[in-house]
Amino acid sequence: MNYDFKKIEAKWQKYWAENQTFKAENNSDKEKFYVLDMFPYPSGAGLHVGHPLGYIASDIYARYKRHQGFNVLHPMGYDSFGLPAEQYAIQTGLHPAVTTSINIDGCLDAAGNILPKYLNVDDSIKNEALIDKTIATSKKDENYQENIIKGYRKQLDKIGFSFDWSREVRTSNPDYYKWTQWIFIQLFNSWYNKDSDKAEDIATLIALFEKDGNATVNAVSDEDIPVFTADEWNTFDPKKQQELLLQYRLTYLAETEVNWCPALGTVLANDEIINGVSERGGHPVVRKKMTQWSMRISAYAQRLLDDLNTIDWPQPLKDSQTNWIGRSQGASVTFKVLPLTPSEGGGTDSSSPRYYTGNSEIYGILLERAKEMRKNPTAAEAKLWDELRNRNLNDKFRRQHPISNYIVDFVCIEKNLIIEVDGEIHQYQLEKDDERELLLEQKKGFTVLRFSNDDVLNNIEAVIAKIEKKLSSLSSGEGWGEVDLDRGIEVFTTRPDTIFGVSFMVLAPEHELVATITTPEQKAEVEAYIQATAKRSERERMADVKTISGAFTGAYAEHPFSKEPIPVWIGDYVLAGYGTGAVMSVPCGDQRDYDFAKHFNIPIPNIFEGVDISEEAHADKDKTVIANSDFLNGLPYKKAMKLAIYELEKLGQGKGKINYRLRDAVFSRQRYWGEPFPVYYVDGMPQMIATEHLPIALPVVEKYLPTETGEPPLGNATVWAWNTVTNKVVDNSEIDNATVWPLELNTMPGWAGSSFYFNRYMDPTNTEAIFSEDAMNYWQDVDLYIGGSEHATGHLLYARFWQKFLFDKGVVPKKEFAKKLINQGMITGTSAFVYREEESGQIISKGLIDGKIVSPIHADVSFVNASDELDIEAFKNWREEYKDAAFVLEDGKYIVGREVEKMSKSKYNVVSPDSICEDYGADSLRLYEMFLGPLEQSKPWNTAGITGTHGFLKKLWRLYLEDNGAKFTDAAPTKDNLKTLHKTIKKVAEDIENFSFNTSVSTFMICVNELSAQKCTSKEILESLAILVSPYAPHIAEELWEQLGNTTSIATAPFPKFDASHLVESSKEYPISFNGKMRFKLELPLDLSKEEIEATVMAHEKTIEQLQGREPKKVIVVPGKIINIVG
RNA sequence: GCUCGAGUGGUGGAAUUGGUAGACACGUUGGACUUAAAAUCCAAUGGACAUUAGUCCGUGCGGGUUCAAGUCCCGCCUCGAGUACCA
Repeated sequence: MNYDFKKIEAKWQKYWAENQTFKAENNSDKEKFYVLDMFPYPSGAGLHVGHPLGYIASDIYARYKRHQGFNVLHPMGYDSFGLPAEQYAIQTGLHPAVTTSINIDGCLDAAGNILPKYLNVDDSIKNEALIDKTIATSKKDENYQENIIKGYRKQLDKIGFSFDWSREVRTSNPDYYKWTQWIFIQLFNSWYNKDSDKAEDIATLIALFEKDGNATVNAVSDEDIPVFTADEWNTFDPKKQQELLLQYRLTYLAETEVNWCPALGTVLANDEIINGVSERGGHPVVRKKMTQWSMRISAYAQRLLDDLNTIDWPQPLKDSQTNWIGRSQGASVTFKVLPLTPSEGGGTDSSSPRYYTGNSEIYGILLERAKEMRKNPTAAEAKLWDELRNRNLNDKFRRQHPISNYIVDFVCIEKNLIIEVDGEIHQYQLEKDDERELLLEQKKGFTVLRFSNDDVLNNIEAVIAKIEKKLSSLSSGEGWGEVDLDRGIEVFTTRPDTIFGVSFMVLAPEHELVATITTPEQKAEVEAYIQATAKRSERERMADVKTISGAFTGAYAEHPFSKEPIPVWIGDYVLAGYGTGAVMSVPCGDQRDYDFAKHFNIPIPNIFEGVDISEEAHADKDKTVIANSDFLNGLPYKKAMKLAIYELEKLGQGKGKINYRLRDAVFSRQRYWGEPFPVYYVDGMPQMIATEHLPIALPVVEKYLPTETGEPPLGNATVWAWNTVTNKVVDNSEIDNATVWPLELNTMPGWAGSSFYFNRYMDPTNTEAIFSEDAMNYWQDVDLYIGGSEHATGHLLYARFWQKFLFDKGVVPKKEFAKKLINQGMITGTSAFVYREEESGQIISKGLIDGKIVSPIHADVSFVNASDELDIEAFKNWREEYKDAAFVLEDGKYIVGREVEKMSKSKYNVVSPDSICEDYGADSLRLYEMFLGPLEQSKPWNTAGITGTHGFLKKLWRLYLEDNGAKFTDAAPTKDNLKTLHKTIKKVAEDIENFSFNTSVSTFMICVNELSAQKCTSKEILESLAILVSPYAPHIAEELWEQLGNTTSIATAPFPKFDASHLVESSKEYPISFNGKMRFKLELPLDLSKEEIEATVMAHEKTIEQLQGREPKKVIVVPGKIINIVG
């Protein structure tokens, strides 16, 4: 009997499928074990040998655990929403669901023939069934199968994985994304309570608002939410309440600056951008303000960081998550700033800057008084304030706001409009009103509207109408954004201890204060600078770190302690997106600040004791003592830091703060092929569809491109409105803004569906719940997760975030979804090159190049054999241009050059697992992929080496069977047999548990080599060996197991028990070293004492010969290990 | 720049707590079988000198610790991955 791997593998694959051998039970007395692979995006190109690497490793582990008696969950599915299917839809109009299903299920029937539905009448094959769609292919072509999509599932099945296919999920199936939508709704209905440090239902927040307003609420929320009382909350109209709640929800709609990729027509998350261009396609990305759904992942920043310590994941992966979260501890400090007023024309005498109000002393007094006045408004003021806020005017008003030397009642800063309400309380001011109005209107360019208390109280409609009319007639001040001047400039610093070293401040060019504080003299320069930086793309800005640029705003801030004026600059080395977009610059302690100061001739005060800063900044903090810093003098870093924060807090100008780099994740994509949001809009406010009406299925569209008006592809759908009475998706024409409302047009990003699939596998067909409690309580979490390291900051961070959220909500029992994670390395390709001499056009064998000028040309690796010889005929037939090429051979052969490159179609070095299975079998492939090297390392593929593992399998086979049949007997195993076997059991078990799969393949080879040499025929030994091999080479193991007389699958046969007694040795061949160098070996009994060993060795003739009469200084004897003679 | 990994024969790699460097394979060379090829089997295979023992050199480079270093320590070099003005 020969080792007919084709027959054997087909037989057992069929057996496993028919008997559902690997179906995991949700009710079992056995202990659970959950082995998971990162599920793939099913692309049309199919698998190459690099893809199954991790699947093979996890499959070995899963099978090993079954042998150990565990109930193993080992599922597989598809992350089937994604761009390629959508792009194909844009080109051809074919629905992405069709493409997706072709890519998974393939176009061949069970017998391997193309399914009729992919054939045209003339036997040409439909484009969607082709791998390379640019090559027209017909059924009449001899090798037409090579260009047909086989389907992921078929390819996976051929490798013999022990997946439980009954649990397959596809993220693009409505019965799956129903639960993606469900989780979204849970997030929407939750807020993050910092007091309980977890997500809570939004109802608990509403209860707090109703009772106490929002002043005492300790939540992760948007910044700048106005403070309101319970009374105010209760009188807000529902829309206002919804707006406010949205600022607290864990997923929220907000206008944010997003990464917009014009070429892809969508926004991208930070992790989808590599080096300033899109990860997919490498298109440029620009910043753009858009209203988008966001996920408040920042609420979980600290927990995501802390819990990294609880999981066994690779350190580099943890490091990059730590990096990405980017925690830094320091302080937020507010610098008061008062821009020079236009009338007072700052900058004419820049050596003596003058502050905003003309006298900074009274600013503080004004502020105090303003606050007091806000607390005690007159009836008219209160009424007008309510109206101004609730009318939904396009412009924002502030009340009791300091402007110049005065406090005005209401001001709209964007439009420079002041509204004054005259009442009795203000009688004392009346005489000054004229003077005041003159100043405000004529010198500062404000418009003042004046109403009486009476007007407001009795004729509010007329008052509002007047205000609206005035507002519409006024143009906005150029770029005078919303600014809260009371706040000053807030910065974040990790070094509050160096606050006395501040000699300037720098704002990001995009900072909202820039326009407000810039003096007229500096306006032109600042605007020019802003324009110049805006023009530079993100990429240029990142690439060019060297060039120092910036502009002075003309404004000065006040040092919180010294009260010295500090010039305020803008510069693009300060990023708008990090911290507050502003820094206090300490040039003596920060190299960037130092460079900036040097470049613009700004003083660099030294605040470090005994440190020279003439050449560069001094960033060290551990051994440095602070000097020239008033109350911080003489203190080391940590103490100075604490004291500085303490003093800042006393001033009310700062507090200790922890800052995270992690930003909230944008969750909207302007794509078709993604999960629709279960959201409709009532008066522009998002409403969740009740969970019992899920899923909201993707609508039919005619075109997959954005609409002409720039709306996302779902804007093309004609049936895409929500009827709140029937709870159905209905035709857009029915939208009446009463009971039928428009649905959300964005879809969810790729990571939505992959952020909980590992939990869904536990109960994948449940239609009542995302999974049953029983299933969740049994399976708990993933014990082993294997996948690529490219998901370090994307999928793996988002999935952890959702898991923590679901944990807070009591949906899952574990804070982390995967205990152990392994990143498999990449398999690179070994490209083959032929060399064409430029001059003669001859193609020269590698060994004969020798100084000739040649250009290397990629040759398809399938034309090259194990000895690097080229199949010249095949190469000639490959391309028309090589048909008549002349070859210069060495020894009658053409030898190609080899180089390791990424495996890719364009390099003609792709090897598909299908062809390997065809030629050598799945077991050979599995063994070889493992044999290549450590799982986590990247390593080159070279098909030639597979003969090694294939040869091993043949040798294994021959140990059991020969031409006439069985070789095994009931003979008792010999001592040597047992020793070999138990050595192997020990090593293989250890290897699997250490994920060192490459070494166990060697161990098997050694074992089979030894047993062959021992002519072992003992059935007892061979049965155990079959089980040992079965996780790695399951098909041959099953076949041998059956040949040995077993009638059930080997899959759950108990793993052989290691018995150390078989390895006990009575003697050891000691290496005898002289001065650390091994010279000869000597067999000695292990029960000798140190002294006996030394005496025997010293008396040995070879020792005497080595020593040549010298007296050894020392003899080291390590019993059981080594003997070293020194001297 | 910073963070993390990794450098061992012609190639992939092994050496689990410092203790025989190069296991196991590929490739190469020679041999057996064969008309021949394939397949299979046997032998050799880190380098240099000697080829009968034998000697010297060898784990990216330079130091160090130790009876003993691929393994530990210090300083460099190269390659790969991640990150990128993060205040």
